[in-house]
Amino acid sequence: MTSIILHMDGDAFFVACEISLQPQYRGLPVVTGAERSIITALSYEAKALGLTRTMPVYQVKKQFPQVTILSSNYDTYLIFSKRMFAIVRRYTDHVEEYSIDECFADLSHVTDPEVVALQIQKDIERELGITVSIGLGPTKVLAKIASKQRKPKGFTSFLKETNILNMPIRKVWGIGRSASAELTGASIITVKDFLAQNRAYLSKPHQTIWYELQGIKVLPVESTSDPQQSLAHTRSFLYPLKDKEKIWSELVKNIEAVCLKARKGDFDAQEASFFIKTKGFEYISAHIVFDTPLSDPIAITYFVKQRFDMLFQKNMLYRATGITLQKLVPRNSVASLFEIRTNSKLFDVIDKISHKHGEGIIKMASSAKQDLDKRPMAILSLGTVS
DNA sequence: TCTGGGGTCCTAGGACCC
DNA sequence: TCTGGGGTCCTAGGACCC
Repeated sequence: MTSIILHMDGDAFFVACEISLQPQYRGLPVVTGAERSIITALSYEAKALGLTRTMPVYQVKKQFPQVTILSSNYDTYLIFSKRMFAIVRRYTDHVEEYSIDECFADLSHVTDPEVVALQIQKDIERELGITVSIGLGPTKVLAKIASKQRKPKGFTSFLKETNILNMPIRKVWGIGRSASAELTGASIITVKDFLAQNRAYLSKPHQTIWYELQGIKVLPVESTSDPQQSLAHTRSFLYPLKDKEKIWSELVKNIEAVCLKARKGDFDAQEASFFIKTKGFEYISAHIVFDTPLSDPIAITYFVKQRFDMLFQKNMLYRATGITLQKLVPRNSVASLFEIRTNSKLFDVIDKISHKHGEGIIKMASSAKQDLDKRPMAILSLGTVS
């Protein structure tokens, strides 16, 4: 039997959640992203003005004073997200949460998938005050294209036929900048051109797409999710920096932030990578393997510092730093023998104090240097790890 | 789109082995 | 060993996504 896959995509999701909670903004040009200095989502009214995702906020303020700029509230969107997926699960257990506002669902065994799709749309709008667009198709790739055909509140079915042959291949899920440049070079512009290729000459991911575009299912709906593999925290500077102390301090802030995330999620990391990014977008990075899993910024800072000193170059302008924790394991899964050495208990206490008095009340001396004039806080000096 | 942040997966090629 | 063939494992970095 043929498979029937649904793809659901939130319409202007972040902004839609805000408007659901603050209806006075409905019908107005609204964007989110104030806290990140670039636009992360836009209402359709804002799109109509010509604004785009990733446009700098200062530019919006200057050129479009009529646009409301809100901060993103990721935790709030997560709640909407969970409720939205719960509604889809009323109709099937086979739901793959693909991102915060997208999912796939396998409706192969559902009696009337089109009716179900429309019902899901209706339920979500009535119960959550946001809208979604839905596509149906025999494969994930086709369902994903279908949901994008009409937006917002669109519904498109590719179960019986598609009309995608003249669509630019670069629009297809999985064909990115690099591949589309290469394909364009070979005069492969449309889906039709792509399908005319001999499959044997395509890379493996492209073969998958080649099949899926023709309704031959390769990609399964994965309704069980794997545990998280990595955690990152990266920040760009307000303007390029060359001062080593300042750049180091920014990196330490990122280390503290990513460690806090790890402890919140009850993770320790066995490995980490950090980078400093030059003004010219070059990544200078290093990878570190810990001999025991860590989520302690003092220990991690100690290891990163040595590599940072080796990598840092004078008279170079940098624009960002970041760190990714990798090979995550459940926290404290390793014998408590190591606890003293990794400051595990210390950070339990710090997390408790922070919870009571506000995050950031306790910082490491190296990341606090620039904030001394702001507000009183305890300063923790860089401890030694022996 | 002079360019933000957080993820996952794939693959070429080096290291090592028989 | 101036030098074959084949296999596995691992990693860095690229590519892609939202």
